[in-house]
Amino acid sequence: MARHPTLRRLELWRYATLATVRADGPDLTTRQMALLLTVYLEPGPHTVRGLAAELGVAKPVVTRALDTLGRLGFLKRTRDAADRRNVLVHRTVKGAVYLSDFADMIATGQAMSDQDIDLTPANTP
Amino acid sequence: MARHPTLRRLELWRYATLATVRADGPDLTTRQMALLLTVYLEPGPHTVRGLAAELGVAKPVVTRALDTLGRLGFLKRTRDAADRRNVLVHRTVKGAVYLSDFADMIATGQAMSDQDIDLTPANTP
DNA sequence: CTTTTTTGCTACGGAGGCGTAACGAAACCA
DNA sequence: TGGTTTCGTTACGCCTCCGTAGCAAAAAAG
Repeated sequence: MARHPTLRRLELWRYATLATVRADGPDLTTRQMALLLTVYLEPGPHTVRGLAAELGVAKPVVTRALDTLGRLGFLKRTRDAADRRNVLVHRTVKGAVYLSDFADMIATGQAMSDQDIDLTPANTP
Repeated sequence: MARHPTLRRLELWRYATLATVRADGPDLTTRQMALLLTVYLEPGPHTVRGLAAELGVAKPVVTRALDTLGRLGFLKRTRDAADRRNVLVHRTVKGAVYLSDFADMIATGQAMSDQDIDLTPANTP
């Protein structure tokens, strides 16, 4: 069943998504996740304006996402000393740990979809 | 930069997520996506109760997700003729197309993270 | 200096999801 | 048959997100 590459990719996605849903951790929106990943994977410095352009969204969206991600401790804001209009977005240890754990879920999903394992939980009879 | 497998996986995720954010299609929540993928990838029949158990969420969550996904035309509900208490969830052509397109985004993300391509859009100077 | 531009934030009403509790319909059971 | 269980839905108040418009502070332009 996991032969076709399209199915394999969707099963990979399903596993990681399902793990997120089942876990009782914070449920990030798609935009928040895209923002978090961008800050961690793209070279900085990251500003609100730059992130808004990169995601293709309005600036208040970035501000609100930074509020939420900052409250979670996944990101940190700093004033730019050189140009005090700018806000610089920084990574945190907690955010790095979160993404590392998330990458592990993806890895497990890859392994699951390589083999053909049924994710259905043991239904209590 | 894309050497480490953890980074590769996160870059894969970032690409597909970013493509979803930039596109102006419907923005499904994580739960809705998990539900949609489950219906399309797991063998049926799918009931509300079964899906709620599989996702580890309350039943009203499934009902609401089915409302939204049904409104989008990605899923369809039917009464079970054998046991008329049950509601059976069915796939649709539109939903299959949506997921097929989504799988293509994942595939592109895989190619991107295999090479080491900068996703940063051409910033208008 | 004064004016203009840039940057990020706040304010606002609207829309949608959440968790809990309660409901009607259908099936089961004794 | 009448009572109980199961199933999916609805109802409620709460919270978060959204898009638009307008704001103060900082920098740049003149």
